[in-house]
This record gives sequence, structure tokens and C-alpha cells, in this order.
Amino acid sequence: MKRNKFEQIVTHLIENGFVFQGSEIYDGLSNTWDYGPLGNNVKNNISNYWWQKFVTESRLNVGIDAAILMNPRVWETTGHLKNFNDPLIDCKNCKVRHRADELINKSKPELEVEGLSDSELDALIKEHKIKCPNCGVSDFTDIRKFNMMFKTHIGPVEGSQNAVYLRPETAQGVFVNFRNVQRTMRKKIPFGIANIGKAFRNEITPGNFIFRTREFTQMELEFFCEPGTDEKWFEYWKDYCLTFVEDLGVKKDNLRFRDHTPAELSFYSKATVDIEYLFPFGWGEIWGIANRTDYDLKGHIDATGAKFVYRDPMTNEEYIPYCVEPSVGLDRLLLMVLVDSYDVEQVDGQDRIVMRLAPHLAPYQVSVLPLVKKLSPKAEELFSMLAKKFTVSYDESGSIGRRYRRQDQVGTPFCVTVDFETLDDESVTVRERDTMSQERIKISELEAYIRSKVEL
RNA sequence: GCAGGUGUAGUUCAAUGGUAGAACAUUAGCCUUCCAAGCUAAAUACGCGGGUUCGAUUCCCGUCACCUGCUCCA
Repeated sequence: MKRNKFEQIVTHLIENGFVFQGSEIYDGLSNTWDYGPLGNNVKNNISNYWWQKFVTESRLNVGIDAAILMNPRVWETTGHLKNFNDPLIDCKNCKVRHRADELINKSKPELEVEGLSDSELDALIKEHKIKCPNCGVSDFTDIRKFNMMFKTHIGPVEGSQNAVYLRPETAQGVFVNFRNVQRTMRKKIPFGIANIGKAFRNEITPGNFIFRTREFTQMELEFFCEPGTDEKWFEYWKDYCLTFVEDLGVKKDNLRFRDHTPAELSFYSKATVDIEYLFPFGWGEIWGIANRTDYDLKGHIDATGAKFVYRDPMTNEEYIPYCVEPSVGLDRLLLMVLVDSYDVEQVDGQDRIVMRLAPHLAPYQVSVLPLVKKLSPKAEELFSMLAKKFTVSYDESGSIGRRYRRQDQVGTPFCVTVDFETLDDESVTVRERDTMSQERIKISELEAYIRSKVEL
């Protein structure tokens, strides 16, 4: 079996401690993945960089960390309980799956399907002998609901009264805290609230490694602005996000914007644009920037009477803020960065695998290598010094050339080699991943030298 | 969930109805070792369960996982 490039990359990531299959020794659990030491480092680097750019460096934004479990009424308000309840139906003849309401709509547009129960939909399909658009036969299974929210319960006893859901998006944790944050931080519109956290969706079909999983990390900013300025801010954040993605070091040819057509717009969104990346398996959405208008705040006001109406202190004008939401999946950014940096080149007739990760994202920025094991004490000393400033690995096993290649494989941009001269003159060899070039640097100047190359 | 495909050391591949070999990788040792050198050792596999059989990694069934579609989405 010939392996495609994506399979090669996945194998490489698993073999080098970036990602492991979840619960592997128990035969795994479908589409769960654990991040190994290296993948975790890269993920944290991306996540920290996002927080740096969207919160720390922003005069307008602040960040929170909202709970995963929320009062289930939140999901009634947002429509998730209703909209994540798709009535699915399978054709027994050709095995193609359909949505029951859409199935009826397509062949009998005159029939009203809005608000019908499953059994009523079932009855309509039988009564009008609706045919499968794929094979033309009218022979379907019963409707089955596929709730995309993970359900659990509070307390020791399971029951419908105490049902709660794992949040399917982090955004609502921000919206319900709009007033808390605005008041305590004394924020004036426009301002944004950021949140990084896990979300859970019981996807019908996950896949493509860590691209679509049922448990994933979202990094979201809910940016609140005055109605009428929303389109301006939409454009602003759209550009800001693209710049962010480009700073992750991926090839620009592999990036594009894609506007959602009116037909595919979410019911809550006035406009949505995706930043997409060209994965080996095709274009995939990385980042969605949505104009959510006042849908969310208004919904919570209507349901609870929350004081989410904002009074402009200058004009005394009152309004419900509009929200522009850049929402990105951390796992997808990670996959993008890892896939994009993977490179195989020929050196002296041998394959050289190099992860050309941006230095600020690499799992290790520096590796300290004693030329021979006798030099380990000096190298360990150097490791301790550098580890206070950078992420550093240490390797004393095998020939120096082999160790350079090992570091290339996991994307370490700089290797620092301790040799016998080091003992005499306090200098080391700094070897660069991308150029394979070497330079002699004094230990006293090492930190500044590496810092100048690692920082953006 | 449905349809199709795949499943042997860490990886890539062999062989076989009588319980498995290699290459590379890994670990240890030799070597004043700067781009996967060499030499000497070591460790590691038939996804799981059941059936047929004297005996199953091999045949059958089930299951689990992964890949490709259908659907959904960050």
C-alpha cells in the first residue's frame, strides 16, 4: 500500500512524540488523540502567542476562562438544543443518509415541515411516498435524532432534571459574563473578551487526524461594538487574524479567505468569512470570523432579563452591542503548522526530514549536545543555563551528525555543541537547522545570539 | 451510524495450518565522534475475542481501531 503524504506526516508526528492515539493500550477510543511532549509544546506556543496577540498586546481586549458546564437553559436560548437535534434518516436501499425535513422539502416544497415531530415527519414521508433522491426508492429507516451535544448530569443520580451538557462552543461562557466583565473592568465599547478552552461536539463523522475531533480547543474573541460599526470591525479582525496566521510561518499560497454564501450562513450570523488552509486532504477551515450581530446578547436578555443593554457614557444612547467573533480551533492551527513545516529533502543521497517550524513555535528552541560523552558535565551545565531562558533539549546518544538530524526531525532550530575547545576558550558551535551552517559563539554571548534569532 | 478498504517488532516490509525473519530506528559498549559512518551486543510484533482444527498469525465469525465517502462544523 502506497502511503500518501498526509499519512507520512501523521506517522512522523506519532513516531516523534507529537501526538499519540488516545487510550491506545485499550484499543484506542475513536478519534481521540493525546498530545505528546513535543506536540504539547507546540500547542502551548501557539496558544500563548494567540493570547499574547489578542489579549496581552491589546488595549481593548481582556481574557477570561469560563466553565465548561453551564446551565442547560443557556443552550435553549442559543438554539443549540433545537438545532443540534437533526432528524436523520437512512435509505434502506442505497444506504445514503438524509435529513428528514430536507428530504421532504426537496421533493414536496409545498409541505410544511417546520416544527413537526419525528413521527409526524415519518408519517409525511410514508404518506407521500417520498423517494430517495439518490436511488429513487422509497424505503427509509425511522428517524433518529443525533444530538451533537454531549450530555451528562450533575449529582450522583442520573435523571432528566439534572441533565447538563458539555459546551459545544466556548462563546456562551463569554456572552453570559458580558456584564460582569464590562462592569468590573470598567470597559467601554468597543472592547473584546477572549477565552481559550475546550468544547465538545458529538460529530457524526470526525476524521483527518486531529482536524475534526469531538473534543477540541477553541480560541475565541467576542468583540463588542456599536451597531453600525460592526462591518468596520469585521474587516479589522479579518485582517488581524490573517496576519496572525501568516506569522505562524505557513506558506501564503496555502492560505485563502472564503466568504460564506447567504445559503450557508448560520442563523445567527450576518456575515462569515473563513480563513482556509490547503491541507494534503484539501482546503479546510481554520478560522471563522463571524458577525453575530446582537443575536447572543439579545437572546440572553430575552431569556433572563440580564442587563446587557449598554449605555454610551458620552451620548447616553442605549443599545445592545453587536458582536464580531473571530473563532479558531487550536488543534487545527497546530495541525496546519505541523503539516506546513514538514519537509523532506535530499542530502548526500539520503532523505533529511526537517520540520521547518518558526523558532517561536518549535517544541524546543535549542538542543545542547556534547560532542562526546566525556564532555557531558560541561554540556549539562550549559543546558541548565539555557533552560532558564529557552525551551531546551539535551542529547548525548549517538554520533553528532545523527543527533543533528534527530533535532531536524522535530524542528529544533538551533543546536549548541560542546567540544574540547569549549573547555579551553568557553566557546561552542551553534548549528542552524535551516542552513545546516555552523558558527562559533562565546558562551557569554550565547543567550543574546539565540534570542536575536528566536524572537520575531 | 451506513458502505468500502486496512490491521505482523517503534517504522517499512517478509514468510507460514506446526507459535515468525529482515532493514531502518532504539538502548548499551568500543572510537578526541561536527551532519543518519563502522564494529560488538541487547530489547521489541502476529489489534482483541470466539469458532473450526490434534494444532490458527494463517481459515470463518464477531469486535476494536485507522483510512475513503455520505452528514456536520472550529
